[in-house]
Amino acid sequence: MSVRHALLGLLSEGPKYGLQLREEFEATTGEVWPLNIGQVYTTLQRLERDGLVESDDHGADGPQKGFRITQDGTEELAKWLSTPPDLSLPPRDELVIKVLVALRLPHTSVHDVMQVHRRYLVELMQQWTRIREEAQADLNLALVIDAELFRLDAVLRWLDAVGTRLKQAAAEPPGPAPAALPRLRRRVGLRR
Amino acid sequence: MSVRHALLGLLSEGPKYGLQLREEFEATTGEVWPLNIGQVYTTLQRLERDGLVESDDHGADGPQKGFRITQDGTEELAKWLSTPPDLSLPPRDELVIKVLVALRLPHTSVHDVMQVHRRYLVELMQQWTRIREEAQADLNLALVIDAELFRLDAVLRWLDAVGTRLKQAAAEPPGPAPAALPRLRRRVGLRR
DNA sequence: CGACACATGTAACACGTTACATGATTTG
DNA sequence: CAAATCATGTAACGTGTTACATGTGTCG
Repeated sequence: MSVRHALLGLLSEGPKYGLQLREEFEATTGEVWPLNIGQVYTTLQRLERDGLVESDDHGADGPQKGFRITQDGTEELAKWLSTPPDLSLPPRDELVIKVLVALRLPHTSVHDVMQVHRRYLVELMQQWTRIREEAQADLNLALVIDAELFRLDAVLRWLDAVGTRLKQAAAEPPGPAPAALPRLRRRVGLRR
Repeated sequence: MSVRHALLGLLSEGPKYGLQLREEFEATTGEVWPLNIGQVYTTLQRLERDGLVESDDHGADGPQKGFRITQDGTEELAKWLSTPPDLSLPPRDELVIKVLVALRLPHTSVHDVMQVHRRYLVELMQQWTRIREEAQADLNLALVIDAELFRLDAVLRWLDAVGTRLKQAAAEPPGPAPAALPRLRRRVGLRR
């Protein structure tokens, strides 16, 4: 839902048209996150359908089709900004799934999988760090790269933690077996 | 693409059917990541269409429809395990977008937005920590929660970093203006 | 004019979710 | 038998991607 609301946010500054929205979106995200132009138009259609946005049905002046945010749109935007998304069931993480699957399969080497990914992550972090240094002037870019670097760093730390846990598990006796817990459905409830 | 390959991984242990795959997927992810059963069937259809999996077209014995992994499927699985995903353009992050949009809009308070999210993140981390303590026995669950806690921690750190950067930017003179950089398309290239 | 950039769209597909429909098997 | 559970599917929708089609305006 980020694109939808981001467009709403940009439109809250004043009327804009499709390509312009894409330009401004990419500009405010340091041009790290490209935005598909097709998605802009379909998203605008849905926003209009939902009454969060109005268009000036090709107001004769030029090919551009302007969009205005509505009252409902303004309210929706404010709600989005002030309400954290529901993270009570966390998003599936591809690397985590990979490692868990590899752990299940006796013939595959979890360490190899982890090694390859670790190396890749370190290289990526170096590249992002370099880009950030080369353009200290751009605040937005710095913020986006910060986020990505923290994220990658967290993945690296997790890989380390996996190594530790595996060593622990190997050291201990086979353990009393996971005991087939009573299939409790885990969910983190939290009023937002 | 995680579900697709995860199912492939489970099938590499031997033939299985739909509901069973869902059970085992949820079991290996500590039951933190529920898996929609409808998605299991459509994914199996696509896997079969792509020749990564074969079915025993309702082998008469009971309602269950067994699936076997093929040679192509085995190779695809090995490739998936040993190849890091393309992160050279990082995934869009909803909170980052929120903050960047809020920064653009003069009438909204970035600090409020950050405050609300920060509080929510701290509470979530406490809940996950509690759950992890209550079930130290379950290795898979611990690993999944580890990943989520590292991820949430990274978000918190990013929020702190934003605060720091904003203070810096406010302290400095308006700056030489972002200078409308020559619209360079950023992309991190990295042989995988 | 012809090429190029600007601008708007549509089609097809992948993946994910929710909801509903339909059988088969077990069990009270 | 009736109800619950197991098991497989389908339909509709949202979001995102790639690719293609179609106009319009400008400029060499």
